[in-house]
Amino acid sequence: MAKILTAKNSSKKEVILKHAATLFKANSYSATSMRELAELVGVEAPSLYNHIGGKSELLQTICFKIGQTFIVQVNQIVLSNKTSIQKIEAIIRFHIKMMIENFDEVYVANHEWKHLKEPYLTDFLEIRRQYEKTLMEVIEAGINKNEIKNTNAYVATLTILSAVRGLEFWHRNKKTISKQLLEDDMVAHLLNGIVK
Amino acid sequence: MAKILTAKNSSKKEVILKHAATLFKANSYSATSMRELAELVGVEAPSLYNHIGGKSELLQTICFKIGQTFIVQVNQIVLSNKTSIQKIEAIIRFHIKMMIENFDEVYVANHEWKHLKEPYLTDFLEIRRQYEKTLMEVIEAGINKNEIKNTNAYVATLTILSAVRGLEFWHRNKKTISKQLLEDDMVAHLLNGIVK
DNA sequence: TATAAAAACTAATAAGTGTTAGTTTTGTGT
DNA sequence: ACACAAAACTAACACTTATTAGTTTTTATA
Repeated sequence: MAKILTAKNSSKKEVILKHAATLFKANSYSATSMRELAELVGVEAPSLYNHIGGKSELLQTICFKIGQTFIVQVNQIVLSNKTSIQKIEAIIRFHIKMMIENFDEVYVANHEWKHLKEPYLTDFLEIRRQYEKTLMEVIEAGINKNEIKNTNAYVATLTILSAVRGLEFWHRNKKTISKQLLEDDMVAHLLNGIVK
Repeated sequence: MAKILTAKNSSKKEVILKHAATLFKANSYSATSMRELAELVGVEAPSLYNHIGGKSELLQTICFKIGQTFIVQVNQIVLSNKTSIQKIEAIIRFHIKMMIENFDEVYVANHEWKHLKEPYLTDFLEIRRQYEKTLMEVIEAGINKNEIKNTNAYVATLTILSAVRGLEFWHRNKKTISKQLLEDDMVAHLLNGIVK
């Protein structure tokens, strides 16, 4: 019995997590009540506690799952034998892909992390810091290898990460602008600028 | 008596607004209680209501004050006789200036607007839409005048606005990177790219 | 100093919060 | 069909929320 029930259990947990991400994004973490979440899941609020530890655990799970995904993927890109420019391009495209395929979760990790409790808050910020550092080192390497202009690597990191984060706004205009156009134009803009 | 007291009243209201912006940014709107705010102001919670209409009014005031400031300034830039590129540069620099001089309020307007009540929510989104449209028209004009590469104007708008919005992260590293370096590098990046 | 308004206070309210306890229903393996 | 665990339910708790009512203190003018 154990095996099937465990599978069932974790599947229900995933359903709860998915709906939690939806609500945390739509209304923010603090303004989302367990009763709201329960209604969306189709259950009474106390029943949720048969599957999860509590509200804050939901936020932790969402944030760290996304954080891990980004860390793993960016490390893989960094260790590949691409040029610095190609690495940056790959990272930008990966961000766009994540933003499209896991919008709610990425949004929550980007916007609601500050409601994480200690020690998770500190851990999350450290992961983010590490991530930024990794991208910055790619840019620095590119500058040293003369692939990239001699600019401040931190500002370039900030600019790129902020720009791709802003893809959340694109969801409002999904219909009029294709993923491919968005991806190609944003990569071109961040790498080569817009001045003719 | 009326005049002086009115002046005093509005001054106290501004103190409350400033502290509200601080807390709304630090803890988010929903997670900020009127008791917390009162403590920061140095008063008991019910006393706040001698000066303000309620919690939601605080958010409205902050969001629309910032919205108005952006609309007015960007219109002034658009109507000036600058090239399209110069206009975009001026807009980017204005965003950076606002981010530095009114950080809390800009942050709140950017992140907490979704807790506005109707009809303020709809009004705010319309203002933002108008603002984006204005910037997009500048870019389109630049493309038509052959100053700007033939890229998708909406994606370029999105990229620029997202990048400057991300300046909030710069506040963590204020000490190591000067405002001037930040401004010049980001403008250069968004206009001319980083590829050598 | 007397007066009157402004702004502080205390007390209270109704509603909503996450979560626990205890019980009943559901569903699966033997 | 029986047994047992998983997961639903109801009821409740302890707490916090924004806000109102009513009262007292403070402040500034005349």
